[in-house]
Amino acid sequence: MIYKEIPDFDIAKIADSGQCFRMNPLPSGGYSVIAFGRYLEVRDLGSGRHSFSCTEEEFDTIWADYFDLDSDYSEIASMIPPDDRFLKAALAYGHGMRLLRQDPWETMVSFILSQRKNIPAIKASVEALCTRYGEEAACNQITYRSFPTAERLTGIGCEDLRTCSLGYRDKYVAEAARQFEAGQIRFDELEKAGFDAAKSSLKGMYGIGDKVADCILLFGLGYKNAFPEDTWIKKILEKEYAGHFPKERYDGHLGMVQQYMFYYARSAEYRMLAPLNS
DNA sequence: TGCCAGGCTTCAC
DNA sequence: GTGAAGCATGGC
Repeated sequence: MIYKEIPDFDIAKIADSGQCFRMNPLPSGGYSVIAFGRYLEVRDLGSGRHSFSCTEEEFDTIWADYFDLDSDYSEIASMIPPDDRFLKAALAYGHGMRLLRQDPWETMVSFILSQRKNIPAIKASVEALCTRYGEEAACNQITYRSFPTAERLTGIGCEDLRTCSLGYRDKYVAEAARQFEAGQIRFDELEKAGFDAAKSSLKGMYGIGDKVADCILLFGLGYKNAFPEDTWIKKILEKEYAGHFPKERYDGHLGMVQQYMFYYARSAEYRMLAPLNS
C-alpha cells in the first residue's frame, strides 16, 4: 500500500465517467480497478490524499500513466469564453476527472461492443467476456480475471461470443481478434501514424465507425484531440451550441473537453435544467 | 411496456 | 454522397 497526494483526482468521477468498464466501487469503500492484467484498489482519504494498493514501482510504471497524472487540465478553463455557461458548469461538475490511458486492445473491444448499449450493459458484457475467456489471476488473496487477449478470442465462434450479450456485435469482435492476430492491426504503428492516418485505419475495420474510432484513439492510443460524438454529445451540441461547437478553440484538449461534456450531460443535476447557453 | 443506449452496415437512390 | 432501415440486448 502506498499513499499519494494528488490534486485534481476524483476516483468516483473517473469510475463513473464511461471511459472504462472495469472500475467499480468496493463494499468497504474505495474502488477496484482491473487493467493491464493488474488489480488495484484506490481509496480517497480526503484532502487530496489517496491510497493505492500497489508498490511505488508499479505505480510509476503502470498507474501514473494510466491515470494520466502528468497532464494538467487547468488550462482548459482559461479557454472557455465567458458566455459559455454550459462548459463552465461542466468543468466544475467534472473537476477531478482524468483522461485514462488504457490498453488499446481492451479499449478497442470494449468500444466495439459499446454501440447501442448503455454503460451498465457494456460493463456487464465486458465482465462476461472476462469471466468466460479471461485468465485468472490473484492479488493480495483477491482473485480476478484479466481482459481476454486477442489470441484467446481468435477462433471462438460467434455463437459462443454471443453468450456474453454481444448481440449483433459478435462478428465485429471476432473479426477484430482475427485481424489483430494476423498482424493486420498494430497499435504501436497506430500510435505513431498521426491522427488522420490512425483513424482511417481503424475505420477500415469491420464494426468500427467514426465514434468508436475516436474512442479508441482517445482512450487507448493517446490522441488527446479526438472528440467522440455519441448520442449524448450530439444532443448537447444541438441543445447548447445549435450544432456549432467551436472545436478549434480547444485544440489539443478536445478529448478532455468532450469528457467533461459527456459526464455533465448525463448527470441528474444537468438534466433537470433548461439549456444554459440559450 | 416502450424508449433508449458512448453506432454501424447495408442498401436504395 | 446521403438517408433510411435493420440490428440484439438490457437498463430504466
